[in-house]
Amino acid sequence: MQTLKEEYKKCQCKDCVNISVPVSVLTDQELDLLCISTTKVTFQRGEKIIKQDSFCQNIVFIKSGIYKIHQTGPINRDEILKVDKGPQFVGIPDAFAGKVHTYSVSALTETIACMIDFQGFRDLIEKNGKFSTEILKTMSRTLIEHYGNCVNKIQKQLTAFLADSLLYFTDHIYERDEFEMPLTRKEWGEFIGTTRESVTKIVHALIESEIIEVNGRNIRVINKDLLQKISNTG
Amino acid sequence: MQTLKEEYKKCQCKDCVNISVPVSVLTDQELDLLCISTTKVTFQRGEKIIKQDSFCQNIVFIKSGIYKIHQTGPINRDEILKVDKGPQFVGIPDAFAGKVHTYSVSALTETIACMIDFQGFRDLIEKNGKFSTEILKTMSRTLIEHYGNCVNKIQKQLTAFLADSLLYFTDHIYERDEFEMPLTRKEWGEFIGTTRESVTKIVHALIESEIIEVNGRNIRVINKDLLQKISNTG
DNA sequence: AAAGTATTGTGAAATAATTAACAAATGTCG
DNA sequence: CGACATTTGTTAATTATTTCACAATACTTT
Repeated sequence: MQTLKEEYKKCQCKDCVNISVPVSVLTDQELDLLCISTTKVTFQRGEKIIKQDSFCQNIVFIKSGIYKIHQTGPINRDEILKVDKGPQFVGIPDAFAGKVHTYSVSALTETIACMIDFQGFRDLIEKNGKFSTEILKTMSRTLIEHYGNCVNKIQKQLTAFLADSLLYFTDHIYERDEFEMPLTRKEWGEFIGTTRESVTKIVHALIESEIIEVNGRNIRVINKDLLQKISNTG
Repeated sequence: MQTLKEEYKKCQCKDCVNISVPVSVLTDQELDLLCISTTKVTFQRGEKIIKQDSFCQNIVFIKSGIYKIHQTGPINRDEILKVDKGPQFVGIPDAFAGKVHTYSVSALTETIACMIDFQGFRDLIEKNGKFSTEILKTMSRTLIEHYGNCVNKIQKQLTAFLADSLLYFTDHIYERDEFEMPLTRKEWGEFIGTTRESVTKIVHALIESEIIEVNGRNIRVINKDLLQKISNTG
């Protein structure tokens, strides 16, 4: 068994070469540079990884775990802009756009995250064109996904958009049709832009129609075709 | 007076050094490379500069003019994701994320645009770290703005969000309190996520309250403080 | 186990916004 | 200049969703 000292000494960034495309294009020397600017932290469910309105000292690489990106709006209500899982960088747009984080990032499950000093990260962007291209690709996808998501949210009725969120969990986050919903009903409401009460009602309608089975946080999709149809018809 | 040939020969990209930060960090040699990959086109109001679902052959530099970024959603209704004016790059996220444009870009006023071959553009990103950093900054701002906009749209009531859009035109687009609204009522509805009828009603309520004066497309904000207050209170 | 806190369920009343259908005004083109 | 298409205004009826108030359940903490 390794001693703590050895564990600490071991460069961790190299370990992420296989799980992150942007990291994989870095040279060994650059990986060492990244390591120097990085510190690894574990977060429990509910803990804030990035706090809205705080200064951007670092960007974050979520190694594993499910997280939410959320923003407090004018009504003083939280909106969840995105739910995703590691491996993934978060907080990059804030770091490039200004000095303050415009949104929070919180752990929805236990999450292992690497806090990367922004200065070191920016140097890599300037020096390695392949790396900056990959980061650009990542951000591009984020923006485009969000455009689509936003249009859906505006145009679809609640039932359809809630169906979307269910399919997002089964197909993207968990890649199976039964899962533990990491969001409370209130958070689920914040995710699809409604109230917890409305979530309850729609979920129960879906249970009545025998489209899903629900046992507390456990959700099982039993009629995916119909769920997809509901999602499509708006 | 210049002949057409001279006009054609003259490198136009150099002319944009003073109006675009990303362009300003390019070397003379790189500017020449950009020029080779670029062709200048003028669009009239209503013309599509980028068409949703078409292949991404080029990204676009909007030199001057007001444009809209819009996407057809599941209800087969257009949503306007953004209205802005040149100088500005558009279409970059699509080019980096995939092969097809996920949204359209259309001219709202006469617009001068440079169509840039993506291959040449991508080479510049890979070779010039300062350029890629500037493009990253631009995209970061776009994403953050859109996050904020999306949260506002969800949380605010229509009147408040329409007030937002008015302030956006006076403070950002025109930088004066009287302007010619470049959107039809229908488009204005698509911009704030509602119907043209609702736009009419809210606009009339604002006229009644002596907050704005309207004469067809001409709009004059006469009580900006109150408009701001309406925008704030949601 | 008890007590307290956070989360979830439920139904009726209230409301913001949409829909639909028609009228008026404006712009465009031969 | 007149005809046609597009854009805008207006109203009442309809609807999806929220709000509110209260009950029940699940989780923590001592």
